[in-house]
Amino acid sequence: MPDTLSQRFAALADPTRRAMLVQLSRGQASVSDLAKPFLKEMSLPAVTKHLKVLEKAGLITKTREAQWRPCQLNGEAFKDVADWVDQYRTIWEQRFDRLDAYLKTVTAKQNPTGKNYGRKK
Amino acid sequence: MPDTLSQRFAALADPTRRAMLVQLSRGQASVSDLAKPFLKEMSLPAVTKHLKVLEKAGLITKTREAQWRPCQLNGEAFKDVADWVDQYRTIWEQRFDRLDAYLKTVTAKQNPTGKNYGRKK
DNA sequence: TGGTTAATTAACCTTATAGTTAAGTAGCAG
DNA sequence: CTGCTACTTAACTATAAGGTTAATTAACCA
Repeated sequence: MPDTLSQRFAALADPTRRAMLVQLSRGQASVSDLAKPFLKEMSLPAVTKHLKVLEKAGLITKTREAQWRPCQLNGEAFKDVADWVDQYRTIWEQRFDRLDAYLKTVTAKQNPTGKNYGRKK
Repeated sequence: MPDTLSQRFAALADPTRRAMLVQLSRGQASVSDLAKPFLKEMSLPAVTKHLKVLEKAGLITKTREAQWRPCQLNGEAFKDVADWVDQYRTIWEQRFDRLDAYLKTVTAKQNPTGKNYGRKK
């Protein structure tokens, strides 16, 4: 069950792949262009595999031009990810609300959160 | 070398864990609260493991209260992710620029991108 | 003290991921 | 046709991820 969003997050969970995306954000590049910074650390087939992961996740598009495979970013996929994360925007903008909640916590003695979890009574 | 951002993306790359985060966005919840929607599909230790992944990624914080382990979201971690993705905002807002680039492409005959990749001459 | 609830740890299994080397395909240039 | 450049595929290996069951810890309750 590899849903699209899971594939996208998984693809982003690798520093090599993220570095490739950074390079692509500066414009279209071929496989060997993208491989260049990594050929000391890994082989070309490894690079091919990383690009395949990015492609399957929809983050990049690979086209053909003679013997080259120019790659470019796919904006919509990034927007998908951004939209999901944005659901949590209120959470990270909530500092003061959370401080407020904390102050209530230290005031109350027992069961500070006011929740009773699974308690029977 | 699991850098923080990689850990965060990896933690988000699982629908069960994302569902847990959704629940936590509605407020603090204990491990068994979080487990409830999943106990038909998986065991409690599996839930514990998922929460450990979220915790190591810094996306949630687990505290202690008697025999319960209330969990809550950690806003900063989400902000980290959002900030990274936001680097690509221009890409997905670039529709018209890309249409423009495409129009140039269909006009030029040879080597449409104007790039020469690794070509010697 | 003994039992129940909440959660974790240990040991194990299966599959996926990230890498390797070696061989194969495809386009172009002499 | 030969050979170089660009890239992919195949086959294999090692480790990590996600799940299981069974046993363990820990806090509360009667």
